[in-house]
Amino acid sequence: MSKTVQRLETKESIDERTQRVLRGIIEGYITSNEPVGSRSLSKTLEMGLSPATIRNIMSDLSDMGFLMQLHTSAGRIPTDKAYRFYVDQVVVANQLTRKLQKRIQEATQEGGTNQVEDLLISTTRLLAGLTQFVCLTSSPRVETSILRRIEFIRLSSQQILVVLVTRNGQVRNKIIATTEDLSQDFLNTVSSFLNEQFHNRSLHEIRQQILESMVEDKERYDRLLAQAVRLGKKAFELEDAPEVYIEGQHNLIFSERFRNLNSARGLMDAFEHKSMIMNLLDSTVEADGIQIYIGIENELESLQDCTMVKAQYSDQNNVLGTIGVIGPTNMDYQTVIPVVDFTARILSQTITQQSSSCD
Amino acid sequence: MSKTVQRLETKESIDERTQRVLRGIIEGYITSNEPVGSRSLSKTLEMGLSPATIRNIMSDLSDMGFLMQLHTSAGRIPTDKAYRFYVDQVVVANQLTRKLQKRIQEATQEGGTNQVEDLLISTTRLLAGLTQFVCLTSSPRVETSILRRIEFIRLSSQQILVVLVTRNGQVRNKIIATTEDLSQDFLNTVSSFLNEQFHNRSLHEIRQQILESMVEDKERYDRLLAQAVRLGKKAFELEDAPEVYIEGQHNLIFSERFRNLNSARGLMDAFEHKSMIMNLLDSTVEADGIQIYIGIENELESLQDCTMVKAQYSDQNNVLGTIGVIGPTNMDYQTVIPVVDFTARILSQTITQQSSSCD
DNA sequence: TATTAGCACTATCAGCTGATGAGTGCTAAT
DNA sequence: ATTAGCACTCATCAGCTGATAGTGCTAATA
Repeated sequence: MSKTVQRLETKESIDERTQRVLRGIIEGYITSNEPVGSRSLSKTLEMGLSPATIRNIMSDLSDMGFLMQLHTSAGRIPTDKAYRFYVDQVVVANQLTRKLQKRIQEATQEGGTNQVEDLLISTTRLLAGLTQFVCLTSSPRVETSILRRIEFIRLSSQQILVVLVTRNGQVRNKIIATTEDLSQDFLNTVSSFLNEQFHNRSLHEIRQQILESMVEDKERYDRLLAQAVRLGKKAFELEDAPEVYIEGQHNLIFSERFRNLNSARGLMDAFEHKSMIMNLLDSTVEADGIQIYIGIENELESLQDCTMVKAQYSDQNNVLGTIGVIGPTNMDYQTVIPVVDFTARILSQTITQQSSSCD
Repeated sequence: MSKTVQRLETKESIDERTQRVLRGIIEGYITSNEPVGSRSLSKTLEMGLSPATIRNIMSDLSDMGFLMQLHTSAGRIPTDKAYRFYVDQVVVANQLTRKLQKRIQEATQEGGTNQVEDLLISTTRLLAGLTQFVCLTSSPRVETSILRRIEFIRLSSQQILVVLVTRNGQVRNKIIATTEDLSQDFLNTVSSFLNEQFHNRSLHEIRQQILESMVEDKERYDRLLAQAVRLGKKAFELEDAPEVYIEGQHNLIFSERFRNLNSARGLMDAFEHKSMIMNLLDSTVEADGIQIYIGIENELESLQDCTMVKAQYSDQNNVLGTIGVIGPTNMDYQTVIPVVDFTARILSQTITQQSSSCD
């Protein structure tokens, strides 16, 4: 595994005119998806520079590592370093059009049932549609979420349904097997015991505490407590596999932007491994704001000629998960960045509203 | 919309030798995915026929509509009609290898939680993996499934969680809003009333009955009944949108068998519309057994150079849903058909076990 | 009479060709 | 410092080539 570049910082200072040329090339390539040559740039740039001058500048930029050529005698295209420069220096927080804002807001509001799962899925789909890229979203880790309510429902003499509701509105169901036949009345007692005991605790804490209770002197417990602990243990033994929602995979294949099908295949394969995607989304150093990984800045090899733009969403207290898109490195950063940013904000907002609506 | 052929029956009787040649061509094309010519066929067929003779026979078969050529002077490939003939006359119920049988059985057994959703998803994934095609599965219609248990859980003064368990182990959650603040005790009374009232009825029946109750003279009801009916109405107002699970879409793109990316795109687009897929799966005339739609036998246009092989799965009483694969018309019918068939059987078996494990 | 050998015909494919054009780098003039 | 001019490079494209693998037809054959 090759050690990957953390971030493609630019040390050298570049003079104004050179910057404008570089910017012109980047934007040219973003809009046309074609290598840009000195002649055409000379026209579009409207700086009164002849192609020859531009060639000189281009040559300098190539030396500095901002540009490269696919073949001699094709125009030049920006390197990852150039995009990094562009994103850091040039792209300013662009206002989204009202129309787009509305569209995002409406789409997140409409979800029929007010459960987090549905909200996340529809938001993921929305963002995939808006950007025409692949959109990935990680659901809140059940581990860290706060217990709102737990309930046991007797299905048969050997089966009990556990219903677990978290503060932010996730509902988890699990059917557990029992050897003993437990009455619904008894189960009600157990659940109200657990609800009282663990109210407003994170599932993680709860699981810890249950384990501790079990190693303590067992005899001290009466039957109720013993059963409660045993059922609780089973109930909170949720696989800590956070869901990942992926939408718009077909864009990977059918968009002309993704030139090489080969790397698309690699990505598709990667998407099959949920845990890998989880890492991708949630391995986040900086706490908040939007994060952008350009080309080789991505650790995952099959991602190294894509850009990932992602942002975290949260409720009033905690970061819950991440939503992001994966697109070509020459994506339209000026709109993609604010779209992702805004969507994450709206998502946070909606979830916060939901979870604050409990007593 | 063009009226589509229902089924490509063969009226003419074909003599033994011609049949063998046709079969040879079909199987040749299935294994090689290349048009088959007279010379190579003459060798592989081992019937002591010269290429010239075979050409004559081929010519006849072309006239009868069993073969076609992509260009003059390329070998011939089978038409949809030929595949239909092959499937009806030639393919005999092939025994699966024990190894494959085991693999299917194990995969369906392993699912951790014993809920239908998980089972369906893992089975769909399995079948996509085995066949290397796209696999579609429709989940049981909630409408027709039998109520096993309904429970209300008070989340807050305005929110109630409905948990609905069906006989075959589907669990549905829905959060409903209330204007009145209802105590958990009261909700328990309501749910035991509803459980008693509607035990072993289909959700469809229940909904009907609730509506009838509502139009009846309202004053006759006491508060409990009135609330029960009102809550019940909301609870059973599930959108009757059966889930569809789709796996292996990437096979569509990366398998060499699907030659034209264009139609792949059409399919991918179709897959976005769940309702269309539902129709596709559940529009079934014949009641049981495996169903095969070859090429233009498919109603959906973007499916018309694919073959769909599907089978229904059921519990002890009713047909629940359909599982099927979509692959190229020159798929290996000899193994695909029994694989789909066997998987559907195992699926039925597993679900039946689950739903019979209630009291 | 059914089968086969022989032959003319045709479409595809890989490889080569030369023309075209976009783009570069260098140098000398401004 | 900028630019015009020029020689050069290389990718692409259309057109040509021969090789290959297939067909259909006809005449010879068992």
